[in-house]
Amino acid sequence: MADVSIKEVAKLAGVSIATVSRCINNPEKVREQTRGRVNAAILETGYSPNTLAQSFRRGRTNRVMVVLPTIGDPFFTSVMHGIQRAAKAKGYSVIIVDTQLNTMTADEVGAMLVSKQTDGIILLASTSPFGTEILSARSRRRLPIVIGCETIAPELGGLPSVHIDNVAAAKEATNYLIGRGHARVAMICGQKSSLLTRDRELGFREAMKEAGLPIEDGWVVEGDMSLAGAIRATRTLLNGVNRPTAIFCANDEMAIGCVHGIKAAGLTVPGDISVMGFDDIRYAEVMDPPLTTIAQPTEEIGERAMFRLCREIEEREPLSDARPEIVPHKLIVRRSVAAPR
Amino acid sequence: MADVSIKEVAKLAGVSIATVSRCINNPEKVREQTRGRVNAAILETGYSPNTLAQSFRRGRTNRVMVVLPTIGDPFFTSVMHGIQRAAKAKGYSVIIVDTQLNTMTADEVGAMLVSKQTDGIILLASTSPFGTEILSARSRRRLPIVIGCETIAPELGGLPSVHIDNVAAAKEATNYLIGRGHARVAMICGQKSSLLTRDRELGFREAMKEAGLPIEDGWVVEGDMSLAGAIRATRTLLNGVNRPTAIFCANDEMAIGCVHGIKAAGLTVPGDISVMGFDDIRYAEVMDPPLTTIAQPTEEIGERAMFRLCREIEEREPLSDARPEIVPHKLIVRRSVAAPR
DNA sequence: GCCCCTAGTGTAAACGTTTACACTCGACCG
DNA sequence: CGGTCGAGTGTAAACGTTTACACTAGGGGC
Repeated sequence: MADVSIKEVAKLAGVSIATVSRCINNPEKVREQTRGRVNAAILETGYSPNTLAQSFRRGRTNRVMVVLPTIGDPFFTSVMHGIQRAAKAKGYSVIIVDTQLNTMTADEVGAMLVSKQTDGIILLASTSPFGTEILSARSRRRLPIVIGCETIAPELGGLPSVHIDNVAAAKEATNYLIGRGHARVAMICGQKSSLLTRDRELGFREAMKEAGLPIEDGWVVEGDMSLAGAIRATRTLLNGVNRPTAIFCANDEMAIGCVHGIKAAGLTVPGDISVMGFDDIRYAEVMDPPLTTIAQPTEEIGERAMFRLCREIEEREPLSDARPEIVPHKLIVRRSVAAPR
Repeated sequence: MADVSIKEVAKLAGVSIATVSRCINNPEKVREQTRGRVNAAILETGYSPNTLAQSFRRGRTNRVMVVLPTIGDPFFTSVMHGIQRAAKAKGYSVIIVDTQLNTMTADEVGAMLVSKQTDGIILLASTSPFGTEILSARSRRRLPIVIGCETIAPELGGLPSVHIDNVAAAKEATNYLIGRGHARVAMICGQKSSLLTRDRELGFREAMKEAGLPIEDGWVVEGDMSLAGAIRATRTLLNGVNRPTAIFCANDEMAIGCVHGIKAAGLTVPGDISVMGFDDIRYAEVMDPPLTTIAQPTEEIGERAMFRLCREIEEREPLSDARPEIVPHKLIVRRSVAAPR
C-alpha cells in the first residue's frame, strides 16, 4: 500500500483536509458524526500522519536528543531511565546519539546540534572537545541544551547542568582511604581534556595536600576511563619503584581493570593494595571483592536534567540562570579497601 | 540571532533562493563568482539549512535508527561500532532508541516505526513482544528493517537478519562442558518470549539429549538476562536437592551474576561449580575467574546489518530475499570451567 | 546576420501539514 | 422578525526547501 496522505482521507470521508487535521489534533472541534466518518476513512486508508511534515510545519518535534560518549557504558543505564521517565511525563520522546568516545569531529557535532531535528539536547558526553561548537550552536539557534553528569568550562559562558560535586566526592573518597591508614595512595585518572576527570583529580590532590601526604612522581597516571587503559596504568603503577598501598580510580570501569591488573600481578585486593572506584555501576557490587566506591544519584540526575531542559525549551528567551544543579553523592563502603599492612 | 532561512541569504547575496540551494547541493552548477557571493552571505548570516524542511522535501532523511533493549549493555558497544562505521561509509547518520527492556507498549513502537523520521531501522531489541507491529508497519510503508543478533519468528513472514547460529553455539558450549566431564549441567536462560533465548535453550537441550544426559527438574531456570535475575536463579539452583556441577548462562551478564551467587554461597568457581557464559562482553576477560564463553563477531554483525539495510533502502520493491545471514561464533576457553571433582 | 547551443540564473510548483480567517446555518434573544 | 452568536466546516496561506522548466545572454557555426 503506497503512502497515503491526509488528502486521500479527506476525499474518502467527503470532508476537507482541515477537518481531518482537526479530527486528529482537536477532535472536540468537529461534530461527532463527521468525526465518525473521518475515523472510518483513516482506518480504511491506513493513514498515519507524516511526522516529518508535522514537525516541519509546527516548528517543533517533541523530541529531545541525548548525546553520550558510548553506548554500552553501564553507568548510563539508569541516567537514561530517569531521562525517559521525565520525558514521558512531559510528552517528549528521546533519541540517543553516540559520539564514539568523542571521536566525532567538531563539524559532525556542530551539524547535529544545529540540525533542528530535536527541540533540545542533553549532553552526557564529555563536552570539552567541542565546547565552542556547542556554544555557538546554542547562541545561533538558541538551542536548549543541558549538561548531565559533566560540566562545561565556566569561561565558555556556562550552560545549565546537573551533576554531583566531583571535587568534593573525590576528596571524600581519598579521605576515606587516608582514614583507613593509607599514606601512599595513587590515582588513575581519565583524559585531562575532560573537566569531570580534572575535578576528580583535583579532589584527590586537595585531600592529599590537606592531610600533608606526598604524591610521588608517577602516582597520578592517566587511564582513559576504559578497562584496557586502567590495566595498562596499573601495570605502570606496580612496576614503579614506589608502590602505593591504595589506588583511587576515576571510575568503576577502571577500578575493575585495576583490580584485574593487581590480581594478574599475583597480588590481592585489598590485602596488598586497596582499590577505590567511582560511579557505583551495577558490576561494582558483584565484583570480587565488591568495590568500595562513590555512588551518584543517576536516575535523579537524568530526571532533573530532563526537567531542566523542558524549562529551557518552554522559555522564549534563553534562561540567564545557568547555575549547575548539584546533587548529592554518597560513599559506598564495600570490601575493596582495607587498612594497609 | 533569529533563525535565518535561505531567503535572507538570497537577498543578501542578491540572487534567487534557487541559486543558494544549488550552491549548497550542486556547487558546480553555479558560476564561481556567484558562488563566492553566496558563500559570503551564508557566512555572514550564519545560515544553515533547516534539515527538517530538507528531509520533508526530499522524502528521505539519510538517517537510520537502531533500536536496542537498553543503553548500557556492554554487549552492544561494538555492534554499534560496526553499524556506525558502515553508516558513515554510506553517508547515513545513526540515532538510537532504547526500548527500556521492551517495556514500551506496542503503540509506542508502532509510532516509532511508522513515523518516517528515518530511512530504515536496525532492530537489536528482542522482536517478539511486538512482532506484528513491526510487520504491519513494514508492509504499510514498506519500511526497510533488518534485525541484528536476534531473529523474528519465521511464521511472521520473515525479515532480513544477521546473527550467529544460536542453537549451534549453545550446543557447542554445552558440549564443551560435557567434554570436560560434566554430566550434571543446568542452564539459566532468558525470558521465554525471546527467540534468541529459546534458541540457546534449545541448543542446550539438544546437546544434553544427544549425550544421553538427563536434565533434572528445576535445572532450567529463567533469569531475565540481568545480573539480579541470575543471582536469584543461582540461589534457586544451589538450594535444590540435585545440585549441578556446571551452569550454562544464556549471556555473560547472567554468568557474572551466577559466579557472584556461587561465591556468595561459599563455593568456588570452577572448583565446586563451573560456569559458562555467552557473548564475550569486555568484562568476561577481567572477571575472576575469567569467563569461558561464546564470542560473537559483534562488529561484523553491526556492519553487515547496516549494509543489508542499505540494500533494503535502495531497492524500490521490498526484497524478497529475507534469508538470515549467519555469521560464525567462537568458543572462548578461559578459566571458569574445569572438570568436576 | 541568423540560428542553435550552452551556461547560468530565475520563477514557481510541489512536498504534507496546520491554522487564521471566512463562511453557512440554526438557535436564540430582544 | 431582524440581529447576534456559536458551532461546524471549508479555503487558502504558510512553513523552508528542491527542482522542473523557462528565460537570457553570449559564443560559435554556417
